[in-house]
Amino acid sequence: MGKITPRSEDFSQWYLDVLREADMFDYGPVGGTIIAKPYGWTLYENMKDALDKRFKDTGHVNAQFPMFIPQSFLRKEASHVEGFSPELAVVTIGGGKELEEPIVVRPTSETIIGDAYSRWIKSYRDLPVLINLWNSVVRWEKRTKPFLRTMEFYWQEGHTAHATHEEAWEEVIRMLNVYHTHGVEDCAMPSIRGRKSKNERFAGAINTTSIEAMMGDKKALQAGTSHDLGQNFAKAFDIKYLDRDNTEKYCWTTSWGMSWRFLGGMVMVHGDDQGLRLPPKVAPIQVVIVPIFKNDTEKSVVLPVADRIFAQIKASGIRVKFDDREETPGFKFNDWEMRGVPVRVEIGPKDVDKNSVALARRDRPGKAGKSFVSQDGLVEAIRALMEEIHASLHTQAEAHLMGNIREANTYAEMKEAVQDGWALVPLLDDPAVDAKLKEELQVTNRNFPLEQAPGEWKCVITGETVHERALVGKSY
RNA sequence: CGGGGAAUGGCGCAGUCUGGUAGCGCGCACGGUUUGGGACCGUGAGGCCCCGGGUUCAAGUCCCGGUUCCCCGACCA
Repeated sequence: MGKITPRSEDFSQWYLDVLREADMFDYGPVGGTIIAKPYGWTLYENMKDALDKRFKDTGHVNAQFPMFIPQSFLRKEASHVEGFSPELAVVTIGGGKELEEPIVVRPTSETIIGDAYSRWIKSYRDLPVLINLWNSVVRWEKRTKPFLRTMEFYWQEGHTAHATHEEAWEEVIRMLNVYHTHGVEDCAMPSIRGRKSKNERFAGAINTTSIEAMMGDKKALQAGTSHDLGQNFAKAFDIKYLDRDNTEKYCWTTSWGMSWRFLGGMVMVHGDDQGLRLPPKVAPIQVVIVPIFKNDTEKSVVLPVADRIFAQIKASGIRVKFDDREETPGFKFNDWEMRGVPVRVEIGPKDVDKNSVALARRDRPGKAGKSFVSQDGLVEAIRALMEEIHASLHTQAEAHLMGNIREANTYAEMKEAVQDGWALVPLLDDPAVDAKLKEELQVTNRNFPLEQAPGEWKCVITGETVHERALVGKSY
């Protein structure tokens, strides 16, 4: 069995070790690509299903668009093409012949969506259009890291069209909130909602919002984004509708996305030196049963009881696994802890005698997380424990996030704060300010939090009067 | 894309300086003893030593070119 580098020793190495030991991924043969192995993909699927339900609950429907986009489409929106050109994969040969027009492998779908919407939308009665895509996109990244930044990555991208800017902006915020809630309620992962600086905007957007999560090493991870595209794409692709007043108007569009990067974020937020710690709601295996016996006599006593308990838990809809491998119990305990299974049920001869089981909770590793409970009402006890684990993971992550944000009102205070966490600091929304932060402190403006106390401050870089503060820190 | 490190059985590594029959630990298979926190003994299987070229009687080892991964930086919804 391999070893996991301690988190405190080398966080990057720890992250890779955890992913490897949990059997979540392998490298692909082309640089920067990864294979999501069953355990990793199932985790992604569970996150996807939870998020998809939230999309449906807010009135969205799914569709699928081609991965091939005519190169000319990208050129229609000036800042969009400028932003994405350097990282495009382009197909120039098809069927053995040079193509007349190169085809781009989608880096994101705003353009091909814009083209379709221009044909689909005719009247104000057609609005709003609320479509989401689950797909993968390709960006030729120079520096990759499993799940956090890969050349091809799996994600969802929502694309909506609205009659008014007010409606579009409401949608932008609604979906940002969906991401935030998905993080908190499904993944026990807190984040800060905010508006990105002009410099950090999506190529082609008039406004970008994000949720920013804090990883175990206190670096920031942009975990989801929601964009107000204004009428930029509507004008570039001629997305118009005839309004009640019989005049043609351009639509207001939005787009929003969250990728499997969020999975990597979850690992980096919840994991510990033993390996993964998964939130019960998305864990591929929620409960594992480890039977314990010394000989055939004990085995014949233990197995029927363990089987019965397994059947009960399974019937309740909980994702449960029976570990009947021929390994020692100690090995299995460590193995499942590495894989982050939230709840472990141990059943041995003593438990059969006492009508009990040992319940071990992963959020408290080792013997500290063990307790003995009755076999009667076990399913209910497990449900309650999973709720508790979710809450405890969230509480720990929230304390880590909030405890490592420090208010700073001067450059010196900011410099001090970002050495070990984030700073909440008065900052002018100006690309020159962002550039200075990057150059001098190797930090970025993560976002201007939407929820913040009103006030008046002096920008710590320019000295100009500002009315909001920004979160600043090192990031992935 | 710049700087640094690395690539040897599934995983982690030694061997490279000084060329001469490919090694260790873990894992894997089989047998036995074990089993409530990573068991032990025995037997065995498994190698284009990253790829291509060169030097040499002889290359894992030396030379040239390339690829991939990791770390730092630039870039990056």
